[in-house]
Amino acid sequence: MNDALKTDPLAGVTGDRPVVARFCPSPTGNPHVGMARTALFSWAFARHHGGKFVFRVEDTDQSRDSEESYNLLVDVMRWLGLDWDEGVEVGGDNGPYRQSQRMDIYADVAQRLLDGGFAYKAYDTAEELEERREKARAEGRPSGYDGLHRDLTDEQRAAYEAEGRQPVIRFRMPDRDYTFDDLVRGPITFGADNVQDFVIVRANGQPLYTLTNPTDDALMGITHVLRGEDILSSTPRQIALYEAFAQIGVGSGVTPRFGHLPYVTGAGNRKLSKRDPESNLLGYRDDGFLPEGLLNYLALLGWSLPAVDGEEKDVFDLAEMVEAFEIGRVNPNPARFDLVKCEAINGDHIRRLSVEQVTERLLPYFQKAGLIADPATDDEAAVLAAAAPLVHERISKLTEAVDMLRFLFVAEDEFTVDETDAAKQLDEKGLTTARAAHDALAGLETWDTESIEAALRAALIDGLGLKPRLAFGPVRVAVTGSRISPPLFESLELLGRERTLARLSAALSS
RNA sequence: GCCCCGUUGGUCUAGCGGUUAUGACGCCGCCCUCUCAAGGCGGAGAUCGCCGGUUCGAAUCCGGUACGGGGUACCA
Repeated sequence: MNDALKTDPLAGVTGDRPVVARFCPSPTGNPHVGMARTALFSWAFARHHGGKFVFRVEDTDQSRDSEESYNLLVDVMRWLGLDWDEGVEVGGDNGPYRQSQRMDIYADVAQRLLDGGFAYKAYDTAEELEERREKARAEGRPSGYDGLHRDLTDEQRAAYEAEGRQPVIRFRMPDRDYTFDDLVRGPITFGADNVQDFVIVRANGQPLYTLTNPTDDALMGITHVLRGEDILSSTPRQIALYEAFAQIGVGSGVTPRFGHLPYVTGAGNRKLSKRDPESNLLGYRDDGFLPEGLLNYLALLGWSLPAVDGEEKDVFDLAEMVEAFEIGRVNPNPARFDLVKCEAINGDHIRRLSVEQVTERLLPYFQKAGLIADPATDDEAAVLAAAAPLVHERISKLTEAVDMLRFLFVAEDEFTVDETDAAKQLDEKGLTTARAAHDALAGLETWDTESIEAALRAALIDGLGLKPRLAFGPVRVAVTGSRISPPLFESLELLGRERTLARLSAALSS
């Protein structure tokens, strides 16, 4: 966290070229929140520096990747509003942007690394490797590849092939230490003894992430790599690969800067896994989170807006984040995802919306719940528009509005009253109150909020001598079905005289 | 085992050698009030993982150590 140790993020790599950052998930399973935060920080970094943002998909593992997951990824990026200048679906000069469509490129790069002596074929079997690994570990040595096949002669290779062994291709790590200046952590050094030769192409000819990721970053002109700390320890390998690329003419010859973002953890201290329901990004959309609310909360996990005049501000939108985002301010320590705070921040964002905007955002949730037709009728749209202000500041997720306003949209024969609430509020006294309310409202000439309030106050508070909370409780439960509801008089106006009186009558006769 | 990263109230976070250690979420109380929220006010809650060192002075700098996390794959 000592920024003095960290150099300018733009130093060394850009020159007069613009910043190019990227997000490159692999399409396995549901997109999760840690992924979204990585995307957000990379995106904000690119935008802050006026650079480009590339969205690439790393689908090189056929056994784990799926088309469905790919579609989800695109869908969620669009929902979040993290737009990309180059990448899947939108194209660009350095495509294609799905690694499964770039296999010929990797084969070519691997061959050139082989030809240049930067990589070699290794014929060890899995069993042999395992045995040597165990031994090294037992002796307290690092357990990576021991380099046994580093310098095989032609005869030795021929002999292995005669046995029918298929070689992997391994990258030859230069025998030296690697130090790089991490954008969020400062200088980090890996000793030569601890970074071994690694596989870049499988025995079956498929390239691995270890090759495809740096190859694409080099070819796509990526200047800044922001990613999870889980791959911090593979950074020296990638730097070595870049140095080889410079010599065989892959990419521009410049090594990007790296920044490793901390984990987002769940309960306990475990990294939030794809299987945790809390990590499912699209679940947040279904639950009624606003993309700007979720993103704001995610930004807070490891980053904060600098205080202005001693004032700290933690509710902000993407534009404000872009304006202020500095990678050097990102916290290197992991942060726990707190759903309750996420909801609170989301509520703040809902309240920032205009009534028109909330209404618009609410509509699909009512349609999904089957309360409003798709497309909405003029009448439904009008009721929703009139009701939205009643719940606007009462909800922290859009779906909460659906529950609060259900009584307005539900078909009359499907209207139900919460049993517990009815038991508490519609006892003998409550029914007396409800009857008085019914009679007062039945004779009302003008059906609007003011008249309704005046009539009920006159009948229940002045007439029956009740305290306000005792007076309105039974009416609320009978008419909205719950002890908790939007403001009562406004609700009754929207419900209309007929339905209001019918529900009060129903309560009296049950 | 070996390598790397991290450690400030329950959670997130400010802090960059001198502060009564910042703010947010949550929690408690009060105000407002037709319920629930929102809003306002106030409160509890941190000897800054631990031990040494440097310094007149350390949450801040240095060295150890403990604990947590990650890596150590023909996953990414």
